[in-house]
Amino acid sequence: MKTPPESGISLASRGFDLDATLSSGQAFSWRRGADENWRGWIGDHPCVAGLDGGRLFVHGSGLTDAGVARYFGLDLGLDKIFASFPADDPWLTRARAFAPGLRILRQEPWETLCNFICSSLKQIVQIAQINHDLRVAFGPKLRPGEHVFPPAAQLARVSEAELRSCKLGFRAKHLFIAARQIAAGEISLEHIATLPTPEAREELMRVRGVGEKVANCVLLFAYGRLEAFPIDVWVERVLRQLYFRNRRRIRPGALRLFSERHFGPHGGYAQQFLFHWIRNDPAALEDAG
DNA sequence: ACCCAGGACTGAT
DNA sequence: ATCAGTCATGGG
Repeated sequence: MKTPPESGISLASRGFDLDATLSSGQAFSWRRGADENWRGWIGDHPCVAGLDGGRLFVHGSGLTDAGVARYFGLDLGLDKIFASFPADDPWLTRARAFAPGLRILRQEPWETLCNFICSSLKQIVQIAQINHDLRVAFGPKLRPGEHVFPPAAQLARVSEAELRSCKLGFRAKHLFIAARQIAAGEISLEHIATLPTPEAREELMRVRGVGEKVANCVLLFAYGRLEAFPIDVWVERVLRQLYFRNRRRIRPGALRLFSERHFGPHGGYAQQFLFHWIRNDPAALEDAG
């Protein structure tokens, strides 16, 4: 049985799937407890989130209704988003049916940037472990066991060797340089928020350890740019095996062009349905041929 | 032992 | 512009 947090924010959230949203590789600071509630962070606010009776309950200090709604993407007009999807796409239809309540989060850009710099060739559970280790090692402590994610200025004062102690491997150098770029103001995450998506993407890719895929993840999961379409190994697998039916000689540029044209102005949202589906439904790829 | 993981960087064509 | 090699670490 579940006991949602009793005090705090309560929002109508009909159809919202908290489990799918928080376990689908967007956010890495949340852990689900035995009571089925999630403990994690919205920005610098530690909180507990649970679902009950079509409502989302979030307990934590310093939170507002608008802030929580914005974080979980509950303030978006989903009708218009879904209406922009390709109408006759059986794979996207199946993906949406698998987890209809999956939503795209709007997270804090710096932490999201770090998470995805650390994401390359790592599994989702390992990225969450790195996020936790970075918090404990370098983040300001609110209470015992509660560490804010370290700001750029703080990570910039840490040595590369100290970063390596968080199991970052070859990503330690990337994060080490990236923190200094941001802390020095060489690249402004606030300014990026004001740029059109193509320019914002170019600017993000100036950060060390950020290529096209990571830039698209930050655009989608932090800046709310729903047209950003990250193509990782899973999504590439979906595109090649389902949409191109194993046709050989499809170059990455062609995949990117197809996904932009086919999935449309909110393609990133469709991408997240496909990603979550392909990773969690064992039968997902069986009907490919 | 082997293969894979929400890839990016480097240096060669 | 595009391609192969390389980069640490943990899980299955």
